[in-house]
Amino acid sequence: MFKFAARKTFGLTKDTTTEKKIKEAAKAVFYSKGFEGCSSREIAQAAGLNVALVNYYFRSKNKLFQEIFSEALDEFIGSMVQIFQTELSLIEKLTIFIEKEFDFLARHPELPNFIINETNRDENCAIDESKYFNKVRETGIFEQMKLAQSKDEMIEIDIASVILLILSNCQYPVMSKNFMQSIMPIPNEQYALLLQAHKAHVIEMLVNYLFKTKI
Amino acid sequence: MFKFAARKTFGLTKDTTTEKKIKEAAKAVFYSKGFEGCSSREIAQAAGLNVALVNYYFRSKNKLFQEIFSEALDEFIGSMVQIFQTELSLIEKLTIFIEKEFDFLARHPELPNFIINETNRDENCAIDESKYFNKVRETGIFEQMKLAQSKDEMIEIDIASVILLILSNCQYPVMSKNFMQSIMPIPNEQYALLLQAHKAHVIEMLVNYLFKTKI
DNA sequence: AACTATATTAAACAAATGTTTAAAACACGG
DNA sequence: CCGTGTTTTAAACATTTGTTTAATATAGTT
Repeated sequence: MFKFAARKTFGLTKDTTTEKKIKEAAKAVFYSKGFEGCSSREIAQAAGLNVALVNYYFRSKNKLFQEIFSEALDEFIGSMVQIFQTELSLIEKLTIFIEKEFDFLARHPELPNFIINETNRDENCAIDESKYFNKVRETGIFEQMKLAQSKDEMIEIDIASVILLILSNCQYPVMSKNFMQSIMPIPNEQYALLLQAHKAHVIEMLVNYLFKTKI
Repeated sequence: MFKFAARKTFGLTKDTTTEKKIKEAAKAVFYSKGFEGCSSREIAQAAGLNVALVNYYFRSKNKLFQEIFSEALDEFIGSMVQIFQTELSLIEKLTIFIEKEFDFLARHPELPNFIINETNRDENCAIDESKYFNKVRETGIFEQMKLAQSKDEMIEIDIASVILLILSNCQYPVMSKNFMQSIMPIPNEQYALLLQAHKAHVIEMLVNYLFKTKI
């Protein structure tokens, strides 16, 4: 079928520096501009090499994107799972998760917008629904919540709603920075400070609302 | 300069049905696919006419987009202002705003993602920062909040944080529908129900957190 | 050094893009 | 019904796009 198959299909995938360079460049460009917002040539140029080479390693813009996107999702869900599977109490898990999420997003502010946005572009987002769901489920977080609810330590609320509450309050403030700055006069440094203060509000608000046993 | 100026530059802008058709089509296409995600021809086709005609009326894809985008923002801020400038108490304003916002977003679910996303694409978003800020400021909502805080009816919190809390919890659940559905098995009808229940949680959580005088 | 498999490049390709041209269709007052 | 201004169209234009080709460079093995 393919006279020139991509490099990956052959054996020994020694971690060429070139492949990494392309992936890093693609990641940066895709994150900030989205799939449709950039060209293959732009990625190649960002990596400091030829257009043909990116297709030589990744076969097509689509293939390359899917690899980047799926890794972004892995990273994203992974950080969630990592905390859920500890032996902490729900309140501690919630607090630590929000703390870490704010810090993580301060370093990768384009990520949530990238993921939400590309997920809405029905194409290319052939996500394995059950894969991530199972990963989260296996942490036992759902049982832990149900138990807390039955012991009347936590309010009656759909687990999906809890996830929504958490992600809403962690991600939206980062995603909407430019929008917020265009309707309110907030310089960049001040927005960073705002986010720090906001984090404390979010933690207190969510803990107080979800749990009946106040600390 | 222009041998063929756009129609609008001449006098009498009688509301041609054609111009409206183009705008409606452009709105639908831009909202769901974004500026970079669609072509001029796609818009023309959606309006059922020629490509040249959309440029005849709007000069360029960019010009057309900016008109759509700025109207979207007007609509968005307008609905906010409309509630702020009533004579209700803060708690009532907050409750009604969230109610209305959830209903509005149920009808226009693409809008928040569209606005956030295009605002992040630094180009084309030459928003008049002060214009919208003044509109909101003129409602007196800031003074009302400061007064409530001084009377110890409301917690000490930055006004920007309050706006963030509200928008986060109203918009993110709508924007992230596809993402949520790809990490949790939630069919469409169930997601609508989830949103209804979520709205009640958001109202109760925000009212309880922001205001000290419980109802 | 010659052979071979892999890496890299410049050039080409067809399709799609935003925009413009020039001509046709339309409306309508004289 | 002719003339004039507006609306609509098909076709062209120059660029850019994703992808492929074919040729060159770079190693590594015998």
